[in-house]
Amino acid sequence: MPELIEVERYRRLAEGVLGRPIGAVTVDPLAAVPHAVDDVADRLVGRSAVAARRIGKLLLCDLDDGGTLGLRFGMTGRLLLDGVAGLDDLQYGSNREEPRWDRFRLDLLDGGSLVVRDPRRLGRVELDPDEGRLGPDAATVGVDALTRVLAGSTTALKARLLDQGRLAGLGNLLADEVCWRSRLDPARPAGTLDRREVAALARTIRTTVAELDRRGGSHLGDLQAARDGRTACPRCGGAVLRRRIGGRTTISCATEQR
DNA sequence: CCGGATGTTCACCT
DNA sequence: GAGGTGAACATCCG
Repeated sequence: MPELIEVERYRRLAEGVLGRPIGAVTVDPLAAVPHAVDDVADRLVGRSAVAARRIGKLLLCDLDDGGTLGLRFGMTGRLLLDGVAGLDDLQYGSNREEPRWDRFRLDLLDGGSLVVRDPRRLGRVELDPDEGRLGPDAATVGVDALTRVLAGSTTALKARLLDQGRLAGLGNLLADEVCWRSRLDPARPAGTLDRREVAALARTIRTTVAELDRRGGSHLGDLQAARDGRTACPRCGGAVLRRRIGGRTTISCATEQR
């Protein structure tokens, strides 16, 4: 799933649900919803969404009673409005049409529907999620905010960039891509970046998110070929490193990234 | 059968 | 408190 880019697509899709009252709610009994299923239905039936927002990978649908429905998509969650997917090709997810993977469904009074289809069930549905737990959104992060994310930390740069409480929206693929484009070693202690490096990284995060959004997804970065098995850096032809950093498989150029 | 996968969270160490 | 690791979640895919 969905990193920031994919969830932004879902957000745009979700705008199509605004003003359309909810008639019924169906929740997969195994789906991770930290509420009683009946409570979710009680809160949503009869309501309609008035705005669709996004912070990082969290999609927020503001309701006409002042509440908010929060949707997370895990690694394989897709969003469908009126049966149409917001995203066709989700890597690592299956794109087969399997209604049995529908974990959360809003049936609208006008006959339409909003559905979270998630084979692995790693997505989450939450009422009134705590938005304060998320850091600033990566799509618009500036040098000052990024400085606050990195300064004084001995943690690996990549692990810090993936920490949603400090910077919201980057996932494993985007984090590797921005480190590679910035020629920064993802294992380097975050606090060792100087002002110039932090400023360049902030710019690279914004431009990379925008560019991969135009290309169509987080998996369309220049580094993806190396992730898929090539052993040469697509820029210099040197050796590619495959390590685990921050608990995630990490691809980087052994010579360029310092 | 095995390992790994765009994620989050929690228990358990150091 | 700060971080690291590993497991768990559940399922598909190569």
